[in-house]
Amino acid sequence: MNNNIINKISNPQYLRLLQKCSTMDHLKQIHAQTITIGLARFTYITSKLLAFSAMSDIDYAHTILNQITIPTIFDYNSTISGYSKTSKQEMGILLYNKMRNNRIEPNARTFPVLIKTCDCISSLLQVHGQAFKLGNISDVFVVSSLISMYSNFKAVELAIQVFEETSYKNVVCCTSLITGCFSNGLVDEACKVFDEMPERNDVSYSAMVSGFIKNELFNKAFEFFRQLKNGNLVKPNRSLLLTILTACGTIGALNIGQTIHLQLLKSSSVFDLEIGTSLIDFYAKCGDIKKALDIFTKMPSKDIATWTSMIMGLATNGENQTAINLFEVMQNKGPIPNEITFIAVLVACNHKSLSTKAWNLFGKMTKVFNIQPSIEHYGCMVHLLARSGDLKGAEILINLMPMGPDGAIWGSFLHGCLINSERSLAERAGKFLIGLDGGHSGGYVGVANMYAGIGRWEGVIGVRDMMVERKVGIAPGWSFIEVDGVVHKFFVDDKCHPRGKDIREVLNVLLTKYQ
DNA sequence: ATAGGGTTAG
Repeated sequence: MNNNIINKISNPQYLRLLQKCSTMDHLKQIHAQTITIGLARFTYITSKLLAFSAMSDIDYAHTILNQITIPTIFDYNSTISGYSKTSKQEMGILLYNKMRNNRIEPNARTFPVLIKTCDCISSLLQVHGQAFKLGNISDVFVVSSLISMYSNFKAVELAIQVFEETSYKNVVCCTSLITGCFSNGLVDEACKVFDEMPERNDVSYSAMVSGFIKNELFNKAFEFFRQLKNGNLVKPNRSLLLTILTACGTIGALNIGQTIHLQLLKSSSVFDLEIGTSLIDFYAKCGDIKKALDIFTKMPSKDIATWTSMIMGLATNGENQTAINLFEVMQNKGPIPNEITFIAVLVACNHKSLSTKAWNLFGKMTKVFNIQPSIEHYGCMVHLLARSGDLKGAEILINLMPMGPDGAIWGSFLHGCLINSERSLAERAGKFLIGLDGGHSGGYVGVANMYAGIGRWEGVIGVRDMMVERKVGIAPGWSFIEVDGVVHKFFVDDKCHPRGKDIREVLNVLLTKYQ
C-alpha cells in the first residue's frame, strides 16, 4: 500500500479498504499505517478499525479500545458485541461496568449485545434490571434478546413474561418466543404464538420446522414444509432448506432430503460450504456413506465442519479405520481440528482394537492442540474403554474428570461392566448411577437389568420401588422410519400402528427366513 | 458518519 494513497483517503474510501481485508494480518497492516500517517487521531477512523477487528479478533479489538484515551459509546458497543460472539463472555459485563465508571451512558444499542454476553441467569437479571432502570425496556431489539436469553437459561416463564409486557410485538420478538417455547418443550404455546403473530416470514417458518424436530414431532415439521411448498406463504430460502435438510438427517428421511438436495442445487449456483457440509451430514445419517464421500471429494473448499462431518459420518457408519485415516490426512493438508473433531475421532475409536489409539488422540488433544476435554470427550473415552474391557482405565479416567461424572458416564461404565461380566464393579456403578439426582429412567433400567442379569431379584424390586417413589416414568425405546413423506414411529412392543398386524406378519416371515 | 434482536452445517 502506498502512503500517499492512504493520506488522501476519504472516510468512505477507508471503509472500503477495511471491507476488503480478508485476514487479520491485512487489517493489522492497515492499522499500523493508519497510525504512522496520523489518521488515527480521527476518532471515527479508529472506531471503524475497532468495529472491524471485533468481528474476528476480539483480543486485538480490546487492545485498540485500551489505546483510545476516551472511548465513545460506539467503541464500547463494538467491543461488547465482539465479546458476545466469543467464549470470554464475562468480559461483557466487566466492560460495561468500566464504561459506567468512566461516566459513559449506555444507549439502546448497548443492551442487545450486553444481554447476549450474559453467561448465567443472575447476570441476565442484573442486565435486565439495568435496561429497565435506564428506560430501554420497550425497545424491540432489547425485548427479543431478553426473550431468547431467558429461554436459553431455561427460564421460559420469564421470557413469556417479558413478551406479554411488551406492547409492540414484531415478527422477531414472536420468533424468539417460538424458539424459546420449543426448546423448553412448550409446543402448544409455540404454536399459539405462531397462530397469533401479525406477520410471518421465512425465519418464523424455519423456527417452526426446527422446533417441531427438536420436540420429535416429525410429521408436524413436514406438514409445515409442505404448506410452504404448496402455498405462496413465504419462499423457502436457503436457510429454511438447510433447516429441513438437517431435519431429514435427524430422522433419516432419505426421500424428502433428496428433493431438498435438488432444490438446493437449483437455487444456489455454487456448491458452498454450508450446503455441502449439511449434505454430507444428511447422507451419512441416512446411511449412504458413499454419497457422503462423493460430495466430500467434490467440494472445492472444505472447512473444519466439513472434515468433522465426514469423519463423524464414517465413524458412525462402521468405517472406523477410514475415519481415523481421514483425520490423519486432515492433519497434513486440512484445517486445525477443534473440540468437535476430537469427539468425532474418539467415536471412531469405539472398537476393541483402537483403545490405544484413543488414548493417543486424547493426549494429543490437550498437549498438541491445547483443547481442554469436555464431559463429552470423557464420555467417549469411558464408553470405548469400558466396552473394550479396560474397566480399570475407565475408572481412572472417571476419577480424573474435573467436572465429575454424570449419568451418561456411569451408564457407559455400567454397560461396559455388564458386557464384560464384572459383577461387583457393575453393582458399584449402579449405585453411583442411582445416587445421581435426575428423572431419567435409563439409569434405573440399566441398574435393574444389571441385578436381573446376576440373579439378584431383590435388587430389581428395590430399583422398581425407588422409581415409583421418585416418580420416574419409563420412556420406552423407539424408532422411526419415513415412507412416502410420512414418518412412522414405533415403540418397543408397540401395538398401536394402524398396520401393525401386517408389519408383524412380514417381520415373522423375515425372522423365519434369516434366523 | 461508526455499534443492535429471531431461524441456519460438525
